[in-house]
Amino acid sequence: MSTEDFPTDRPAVVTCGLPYANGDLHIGHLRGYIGADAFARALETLGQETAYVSGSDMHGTPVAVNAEQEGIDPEEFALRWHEQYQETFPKFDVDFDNYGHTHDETNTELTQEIVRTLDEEGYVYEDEILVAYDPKADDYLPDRYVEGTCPYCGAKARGDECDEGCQRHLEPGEIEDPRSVRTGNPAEYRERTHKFFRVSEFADYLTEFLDGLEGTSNARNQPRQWIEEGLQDWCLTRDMDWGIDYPGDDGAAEDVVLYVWVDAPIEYISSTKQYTERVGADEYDWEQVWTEEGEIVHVIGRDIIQHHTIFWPAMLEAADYTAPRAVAATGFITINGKGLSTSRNRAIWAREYLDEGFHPDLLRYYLTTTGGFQQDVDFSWDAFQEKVNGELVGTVGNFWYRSLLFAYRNYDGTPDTAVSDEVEARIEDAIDAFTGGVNDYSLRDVGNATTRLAQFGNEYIQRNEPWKLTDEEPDRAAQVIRDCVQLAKATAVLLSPIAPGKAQALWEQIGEDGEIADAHVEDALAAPRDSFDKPGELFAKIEDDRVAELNEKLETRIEEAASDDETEGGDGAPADGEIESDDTASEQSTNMTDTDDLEPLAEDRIGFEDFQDVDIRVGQIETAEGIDGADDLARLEVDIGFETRQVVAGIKQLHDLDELPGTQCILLANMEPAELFGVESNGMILAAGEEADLLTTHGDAALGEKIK
RNA sequence: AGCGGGAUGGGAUAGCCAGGAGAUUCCGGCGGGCUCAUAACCCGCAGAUCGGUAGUUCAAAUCUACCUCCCGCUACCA
Repeated sequence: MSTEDFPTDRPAVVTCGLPYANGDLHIGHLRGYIGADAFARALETLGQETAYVSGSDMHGTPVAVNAEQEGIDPEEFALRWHEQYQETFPKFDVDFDNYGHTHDETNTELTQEIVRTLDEEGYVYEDEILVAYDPKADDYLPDRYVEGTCPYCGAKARGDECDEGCQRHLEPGEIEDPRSVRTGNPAEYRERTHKFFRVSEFADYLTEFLDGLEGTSNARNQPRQWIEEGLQDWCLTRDMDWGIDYPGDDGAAEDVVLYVWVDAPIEYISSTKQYTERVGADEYDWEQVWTEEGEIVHVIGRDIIQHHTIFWPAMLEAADYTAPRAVAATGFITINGKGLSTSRNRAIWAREYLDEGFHPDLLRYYLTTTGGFQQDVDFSWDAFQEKVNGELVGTVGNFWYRSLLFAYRNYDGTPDTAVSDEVEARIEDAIDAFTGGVNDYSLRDVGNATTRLAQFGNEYIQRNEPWKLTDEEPDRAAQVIRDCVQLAKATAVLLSPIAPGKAQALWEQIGEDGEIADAHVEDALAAPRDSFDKPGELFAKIEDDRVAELNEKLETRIEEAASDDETEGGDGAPADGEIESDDTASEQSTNMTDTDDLEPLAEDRIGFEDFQDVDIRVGQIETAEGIDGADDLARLEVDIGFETRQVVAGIKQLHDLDELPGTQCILLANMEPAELFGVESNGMILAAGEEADLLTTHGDAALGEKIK
């Protein structure tokens, strides 16, 4: 690790969080893989020796559980996803120098070697812990095989983390009221011997490590709090058989494997090693990077900061490997302002994007330059269109095309004169901005450096009006166009990390040989070829009706997923494949009407008898008071003629409780009693919508009168 | 309520971490220009208490405290 600016003379390795071999890739995943890819390419453009590696994460209970449900071997299950990922990445120009997986031989061996080192160095101890066990099925239940209640916040939680509540990582045995995910049986705890890593000993080291860590601020700040709260030792093993065996025979028993988060990050090293094995240590030396000096940059999602800033650096330090230089944690992606949800099919799937026929560079540009790296970024087809049409088509593409076309028509290529000082200086500024962006881990800055340069190009050509000069002042015209060709070349070089395909196309248009991916920033200033062929337009506008169509497809799909959810009892599986778009498109499809926000009307009709089962009465609120600790809930006493009922209602925020007593209300009287926040509720007050607009009577209905 | 992220001209965003002239860029609006270019591009304008309050400071969008509101996930949707 060093703090010297990029490029340094040490090799760098860029990684992205390992895709978990358990489902389809969507735009949220892509943000990380594309971001890391663009960052790695940008480093190379700066002249930094760089490897970009990753691999599929094959182990862990979700893979085992899902494989079991499909009745196939976990390895087969995970490999299937692994292969699909490998096919998908190139389609987005995500170009790994090596892409392995955690179950391969390299990773298995290296993981065992590293764990053995931890053990030998005295960082591992054994302890007896309680493990959930399903007595009926004679089955131990690690991690997500068990679910129950979070001991910290009381939310429903999975065995290894409180995914729906406080997001805490849970150690085995912590979860309360455990039940088996497989059988639903209540689980009991049994004593088992497991291996623990003394993470707690690394508090000081980690504090210092974080002080020097580059990347995004969230990756530095969050772990500091965890350290202050006190680090717990980390359980390295699990009672299951899908995973990597704990090294050695003495072993902590049969049926124990390493926790998936032990071998997963080690894949970063393994994958680098495989790269060296393929190209030779002369070309790229994994040992130098990982055991001597190298610039290690981890690009991850912000949900796995803990693993990369606590467990992982502690392991590296304990096993005497190089510490990461940077951890850059991306924010999440939202779709049309709402959270991406795979179970509700509110997502843009990788395959879907490709099926729509869009060039990968458009998405690459959007994802890397919209919002900061650690910011959550919203995706909408409208914003996508705006970004593409405005910046890629209008600014960059237009500048490229008008410059080159003019040059081709009048000079058969580049005019024979030197670049002007002004333009040269402007390109140098852009290179500085590009370099600064890389060093700040800001791809947006990197992208903007290019767009602004193209913007300058448009302004420059406009200001100098070469079309007026060709006859009267041929020398000046030649100068201007010479400058523009240089600017086109420079923008292509600087844009190549983000839009490698389009940059390559421009590279070819101006007659350059080889790959623009091999170009360095200095090539932005190198003289262009004397002649080139007639250029073409590299970016096409996205038309409005196309966007309308895409919006509609998305909406339709989300609705279908929602109704599937209701009718099928909510298995939550995303509808796969393409959804037929409805031809009854109306102009309203792009504008959300008010009813779009409402719950759809129920399809199923009920009989009068069903309605008879519902006993709704007129009541009057006698008293109303807030419930301690609850935000919206109020405890009400409601007089319904026959008796006064205690009811809990979520209306506190919307109503002044002092004004409620005396108000008539409508009460569903034969609701099953329920307990909320320790308060029994004996009925349900009717109210409309999110605002909890209270229903009442407007005539002289008596208390206890039935609603019919 | 918990965790996380926000609150900047009509909309979307930058700047804040390393405080210093009332503030970026994009879209939209208005006016103008140009015609090489994909109705593209260029120029000008439109006037916003940088969420609120109180501090620190010679100086705060930028630091501190408190508050309000918004978004995501989750929750208490009876």
